[in-house]
Amino acid sequence: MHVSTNSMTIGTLAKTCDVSAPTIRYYEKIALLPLANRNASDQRRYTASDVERLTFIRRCRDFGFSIEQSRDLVALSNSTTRGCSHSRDLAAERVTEIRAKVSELKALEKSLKSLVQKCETTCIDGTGNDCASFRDMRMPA
Amino acid sequence: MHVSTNSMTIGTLAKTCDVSAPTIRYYEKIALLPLANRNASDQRRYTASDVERLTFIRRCRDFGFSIEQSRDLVALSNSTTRGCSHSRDLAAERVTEIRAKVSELKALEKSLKSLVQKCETTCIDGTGNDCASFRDMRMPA
DNA sequence: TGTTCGGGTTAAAGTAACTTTAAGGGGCAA
DNA sequence: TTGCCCCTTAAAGTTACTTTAACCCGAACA
Repeated sequence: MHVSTNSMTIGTLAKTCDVSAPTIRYYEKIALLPLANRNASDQRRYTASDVERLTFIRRCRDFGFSIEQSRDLVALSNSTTRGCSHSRDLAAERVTEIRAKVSELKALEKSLKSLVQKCETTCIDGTGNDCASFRDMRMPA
Repeated sequence: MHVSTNSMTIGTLAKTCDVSAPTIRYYEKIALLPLANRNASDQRRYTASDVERLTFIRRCRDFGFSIEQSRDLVALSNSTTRGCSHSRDLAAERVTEIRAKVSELKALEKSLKSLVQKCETTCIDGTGNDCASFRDMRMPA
């Protein structure tokens, strides 16, 4: 692959930032990325600053921020006037959300494990119809 | 609200099973629930067995099974011939997935916390443009 | 000189699992 | 009677893409 930081194809940008080409086009369409420059054959060409911006976005998404939050963070990260405390708050909020999600998943894991265990100890492969675990699951709270 | 186990409205079923009424109609449409009986005014009426089935589905969804997996589990749970070992396997797989997701989220939490911390210790509220955390995020791996 | 191949281009539809909206009907209490 | 709340439907909206169809372009190979 031809990699010149001065004029990458969409495929090269995609590989560099680990994002699919259709996703890049999609980001352009929703204006998360600016309209790309085009070469004589009307193909998109990208530069190092595009790599930076897309990398930033990719990272926001990895952090679990929504597209709209990422849009916000991109704007903030490019701002020469607005401070970064807002983003810090956003990130801190995400940490809280993640903690909640982790405990939720742990509880879930526990439930599932006891479900499996009950099935293992009591069913010895009866029919689904009278599996003890399934019976429990049909009971309303 | 009028609660007779013999003929509940969709709203009552919804509350009983903690599922929205549109979701119940949706489940009927995708045949996860059977076509409901109708009263003279063409409104859906439900019975105790509907409560059981929907409760089961709700629980599957709570456990993070997809609709299609839930469909599978419902069939299994009603089967008088098929054993429950398949479902046990499905549940065990889910446990593995959940464990993976938990570690992923914990790693994420760590990254985000260090991001916040770096911003807190180095930025003292500079502009987003030169926030140390943001600078990091623009660097390709 | 074909032609084949691996890029690139677009618009539109598909995905999951619902939720929301629009537009209307039914039945009961004040 | 008039609200009011619940019910009905079909269709569109949501999130964040992915997939598909149908096409173009430049380079390498027989």
